[in-house]
Amino acid sequence: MYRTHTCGELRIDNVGTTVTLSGWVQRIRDLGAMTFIDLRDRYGITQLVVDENSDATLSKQLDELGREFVIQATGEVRERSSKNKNISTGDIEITLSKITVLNPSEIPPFTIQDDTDGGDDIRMKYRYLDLRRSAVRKNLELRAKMAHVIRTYLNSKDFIETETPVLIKSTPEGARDFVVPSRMNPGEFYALPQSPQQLKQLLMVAGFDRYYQIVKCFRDEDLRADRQPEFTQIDCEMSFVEQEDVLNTFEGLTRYIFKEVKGIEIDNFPRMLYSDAIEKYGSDKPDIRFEMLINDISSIVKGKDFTIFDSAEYIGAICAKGCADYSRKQLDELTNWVKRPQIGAKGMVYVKYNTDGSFKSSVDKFYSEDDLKEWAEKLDASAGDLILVLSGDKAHTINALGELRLEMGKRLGLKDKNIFKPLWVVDFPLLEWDEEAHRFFAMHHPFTSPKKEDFELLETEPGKVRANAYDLVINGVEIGGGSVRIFNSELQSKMFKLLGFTKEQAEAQFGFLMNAFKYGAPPHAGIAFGFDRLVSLFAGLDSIRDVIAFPKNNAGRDVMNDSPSLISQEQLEELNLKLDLKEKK
RNA sequence: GGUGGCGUAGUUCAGUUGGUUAGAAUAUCGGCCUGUCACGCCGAGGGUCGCGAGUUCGAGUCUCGUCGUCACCGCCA
Repeated sequence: MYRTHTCGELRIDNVGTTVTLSGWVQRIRDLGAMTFIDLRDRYGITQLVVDENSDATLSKQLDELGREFVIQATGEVRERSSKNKNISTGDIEITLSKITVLNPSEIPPFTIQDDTDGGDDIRMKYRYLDLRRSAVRKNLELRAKMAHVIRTYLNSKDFIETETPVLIKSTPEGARDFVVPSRMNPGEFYALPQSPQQLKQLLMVAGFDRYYQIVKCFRDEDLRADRQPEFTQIDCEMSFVEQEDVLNTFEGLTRYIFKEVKGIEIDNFPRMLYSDAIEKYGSDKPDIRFEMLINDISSIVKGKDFTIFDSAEYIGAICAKGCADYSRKQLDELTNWVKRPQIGAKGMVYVKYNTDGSFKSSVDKFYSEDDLKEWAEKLDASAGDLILVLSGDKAHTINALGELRLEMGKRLGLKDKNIFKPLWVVDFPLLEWDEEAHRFFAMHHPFTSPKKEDFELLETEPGKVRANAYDLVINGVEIGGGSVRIFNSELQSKMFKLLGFTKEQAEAQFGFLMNAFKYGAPPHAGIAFGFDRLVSLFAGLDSIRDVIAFPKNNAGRDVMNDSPSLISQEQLEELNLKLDLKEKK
């Protein structure tokens, strides 16, 4: 038997008993005649002691010990004479009678403790050592707990957890597919699912009624802090439901997770129209922890000979509370911030509403105090506030204002990670025009149903058609999205036509789905949550890497096992593949 | 595909205007130490300044290229 207890469970009540623990040597403190060892496992740390009363051979054994050795230690539990209130086992220690090295360790490349000295690179290369640190382990424990809570809720609501295949058919819409060559079918490829979308719809045709799956999905696109090439979704679909049923069910799930995992009760989630989200927040994933709404001030600023505004399609502003004392230097820095290529504003106009009630702006030459006062009223600004104005074409300017709003929210400390403000964004556009491809693309996916009242626009102004599509957004993070699906093969054909598919193409790509719809498809709708994002949000982290056991780096590489990697000529031949790599410069 | 930051001891970093032998902390090793828990004290070892080219009497420092890494834009139904 390797252990009678874990390193996290012994308490004062255990004093006097003889126990055996196994774990890793966290640290050795040699005080000369006595030595302390911190023994660690995933449950905690227990202090071991060897003093002058101990066996002489024991002291000798201690000389051989080093950090991260795996040892088995037997001894008697006793009360500490000086206690440590910072750890749960701090009242007791083990007087060693026997120690066995189960496995020695080389000196680790970074120190394995909460305040590690290791940077990201080296911790990723030795991720298995990084995972020994409680800070990292706790993120994965949180993930496991959340998955458990989610299953409990969905099971209680009669959802059937169903696995769908990972080797599926490649589809042209959406993200790039990861593909897998088939040895038995030379020249042909499977794709890894970007989401089990069509499969779960087929489960609805099969009458499964309520399906869910916590499932890996794959997209061969560039990475970000919140995007990995393989990630996990809570994928769901329901039959005989309308949009409202889906929103209520998954609002219920989200609230249940908050309650069970964080002990937080959250009010009903507000609903916001997509068009309002864009107009007021400059984003389809608004962070509603703070206001600072975007205001269209085009109508009141034009006609004063300020040509930049007069020639702009759109002039918008936000009001930063209490920032009128910003220095010239701070304003210049902010101006440079919005002019960076990532934001792309041409410039920025500011208006200081000084605490004494006067105004000072960068456009005093064109606007009187009364003019500026009108701006302030429009923005609901008070003395002491700072108004920031951007202008240009509408789409870009609103987007830039949205970014500026988030930046100011950050600078003003309005993005409290302990506050959670979920909302539903609804009525997304059905289609998106792509200038390069010169055709419409489905904004969500091609199976999303248009709103009934917009049916007629499908023929006349497809770009204006709204969809029965919705997103769950929490603190400016897109947590999930879904839609009411098309379940009528005629309407589905119409959609494919609108997206520029010929009948033959649609048949080749999605024929199995359209065929299934001929045999009694029930009305259905669904949603998928980004599980990694949800966990990182709960953990207060900005990167989903921290809640994934073995994540990939910026370039999609796993630096621990150095993949992806070349495969042998034999493997290539078996797969009937010939590489024709473009020469690297 | 693009923009920006970073790359110096095992690790995290400092390194002034381009100038003598590249430093600190931590880790490691050795010595001392009976209540530590970030133990303390004394000492030692440890460097291809990512790589390559260039400018210069002289480059960790400047220039160009390249590789790695991070953040972002494009991309992500």
